[in-house]
Amino acid sequence: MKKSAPKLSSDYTTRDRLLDAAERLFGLRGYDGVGMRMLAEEAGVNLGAATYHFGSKDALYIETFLRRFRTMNAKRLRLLRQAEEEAGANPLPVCKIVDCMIRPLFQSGLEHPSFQLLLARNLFMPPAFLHEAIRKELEPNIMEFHTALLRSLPGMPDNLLHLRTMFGMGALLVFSVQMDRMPLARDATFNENVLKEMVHFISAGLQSVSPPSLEEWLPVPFPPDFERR
Amino acid sequence: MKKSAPKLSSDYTTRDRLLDAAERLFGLRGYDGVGMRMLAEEAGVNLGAATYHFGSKDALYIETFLRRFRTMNAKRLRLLRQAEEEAGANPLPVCKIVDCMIRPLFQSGLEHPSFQLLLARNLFMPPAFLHEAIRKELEPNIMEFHTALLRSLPGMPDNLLHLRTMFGMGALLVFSVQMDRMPLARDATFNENVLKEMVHFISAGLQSVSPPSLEEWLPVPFPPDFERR
DNA sequence: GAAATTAATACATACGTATGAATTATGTGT
DNA sequence: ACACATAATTCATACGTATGTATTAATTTC
Repeated sequence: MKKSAPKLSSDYTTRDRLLDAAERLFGLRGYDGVGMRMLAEEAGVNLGAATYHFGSKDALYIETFLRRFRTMNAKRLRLLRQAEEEAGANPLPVCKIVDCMIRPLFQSGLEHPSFQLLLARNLFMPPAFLHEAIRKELEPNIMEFHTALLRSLPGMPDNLLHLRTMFGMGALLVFSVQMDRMPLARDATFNENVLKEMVHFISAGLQSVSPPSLEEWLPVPFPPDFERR
Repeated sequence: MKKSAPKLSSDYTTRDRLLDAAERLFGLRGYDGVGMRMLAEEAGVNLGAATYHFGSKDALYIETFLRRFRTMNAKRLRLLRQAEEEAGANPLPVCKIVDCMIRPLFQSGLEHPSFQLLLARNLFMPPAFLHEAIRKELEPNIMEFHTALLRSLPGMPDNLLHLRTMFGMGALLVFSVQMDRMPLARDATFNENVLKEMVHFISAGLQSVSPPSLEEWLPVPFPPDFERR
């Protein structure tokens, strides 16, 4: 017996209460729109609890995000690798890759509705202190998807693929936000249909042949990193 | 002579200073991330100036956004109508419509770089008090584009077109944010090339034929309006 | 009884807005 | 063209409340 943490009467820990409340409120109002007191009240815990369990508001925010983001990314990679294994030597169809990329987002949106907003927010415009955590968690992921896509789209320039992948991400993120406004959008088959449509939309864009007059059009548009003032 | 407002020595009014500072800071940090004191200092004016000229922080935010959003939307409609006039009776090519829809955003991004972030922010996740102003300003616009697209995409279901248009908007918005991180992205020809690519990407998605098993897939997913808590 | 957790309160700072005096620009009568 | 009265604008400051975190005591759990 090494269990060193005391147990509550219910198993719904103070820590978890806080994470859930933070997920909901931060997703709805953003980092700057939620105060510690509002959080504590929503979670039904004491004001000091957040500082005690997480150290600071920033740390709570980071953990709230990463808690689900990690497992979601893991599932993405798992799906891709599994698909690649099944496909053997030949490259995957583009729409299959896109499906692996996007499906876990939809799934996590169904299981944890309030996380979807937080996710969209943080992928769209993360607060500065989240930049590194996101990069670290996301970079290996997108690299693997990028090379998979390159294998399925021979001859496509690196820059162009990056650009188009970004476009696709945008489609996903905006839908995630708008989804909140659709009343019975939590229906599973509706979700599946929208997912199919989205995969189709993005795949069409990825596979289309570029318009002319686009030779050598950009000197490395995506720098390794940046500094936001 | 009815001129009732006094003139400053310089023509860079306190009002304009405030609007410019607000554009920059609100775009960078969001509504809740910027205080009136920070704003006043950035603008180089007194703290009371904002309340005097705009009445409240909300009002300043709204005006900061609408100032450019209005003219941008007007230009969009102007481009579309002009193209339709030139085309006469036959429907426009989809990529032409998309171009009219998107080009003014790029142009305004070139002319007013810091507005692009604010625009993306507000179209992605506007603060509650902006909802109505956006709807009022945007609704006639998208309706006109929607019917134009329907004319060029005969047989496409209303819902599907809405969905795909949303996807396209997402591509645009995410790019607007990421653009800030691209060092010499303010170059005009680079911009033109990316615009071309984006128009192409969105048009490809809009024109693609849907995957099967999508018959009667959704009972009106986009309600007239909603209420965000 | 020792460690972990909860609770209550305090601190300095920042928030948006209101107030009223000081200052500047303006329209008008001469 | 000049002065004057009035409106428009700037400025400094104050108010009540909210912010994130630190502190310290009470309580619970092992």
